[in-house]
Amino acid sequence: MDERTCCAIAEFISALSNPTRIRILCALFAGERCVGDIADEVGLSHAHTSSHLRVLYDRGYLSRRREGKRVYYAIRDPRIPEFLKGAANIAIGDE
Amino acid sequence: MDERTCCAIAEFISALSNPTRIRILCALFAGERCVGDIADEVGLSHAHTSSHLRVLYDRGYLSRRREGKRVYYAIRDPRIPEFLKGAANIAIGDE
DNA sequence: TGGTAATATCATGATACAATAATATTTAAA
DNA sequence: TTTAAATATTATTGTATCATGATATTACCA
Repeated sequence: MDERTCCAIAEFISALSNPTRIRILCALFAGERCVGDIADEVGLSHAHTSSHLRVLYDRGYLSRRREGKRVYYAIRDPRIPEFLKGAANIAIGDE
Repeated sequence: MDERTCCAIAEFISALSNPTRIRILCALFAGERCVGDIADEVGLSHAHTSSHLRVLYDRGYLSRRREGKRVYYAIRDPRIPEFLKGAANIAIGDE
């Protein structure tokens, strides 16, 4: 793996390296969801939820769709849930 | 996934979320290696290499073996290379 | 066109991390 | 028992990130 690839991996992984963002992603495993619902499920303020969603959206990992007042976010790459489940196996197995 | 699991994932992933550490891990894909060799391959100072190795060792992802003056590090969990390759596919695919 | 709900942005303070350089430790060999 | 090689630690500095609260935007409805 060359340096470019390693940097790309690090950029991808660091978007997922925050427990709050992981919880947000988990809330999206079943499909698209609006900001308020995500915030309620994860137990965060709407502002905080929105800013984490922005990180994931800006890096291209989420799609966004407006419907009236609400904005629905969804995971764009179906490999991300798999990836997180794989990470969970390794992370938990080590404990 | 509950909060504990999400935190465990984040802790695991954040150990790998640095391009330098990823390069160090790549240098270990083929097997154990001493600090100086890793530093030379990755192009880092020995001190810097050593401190990154320590992060990975302290979190349990590397093993360590002394042989004379040299210390050999190796990846403990064979799923880590697979995991990084999976991350590479997702990270590169999005570009 | 106000008012309100939903979302987004901005400013801030606190914390954590990476890189560098300097120093310390460990080991082997002269 | 000095010396040098290999590795490790520490202190420092700069930068990035997270969480919070306050404010701004957007869209709908009365």
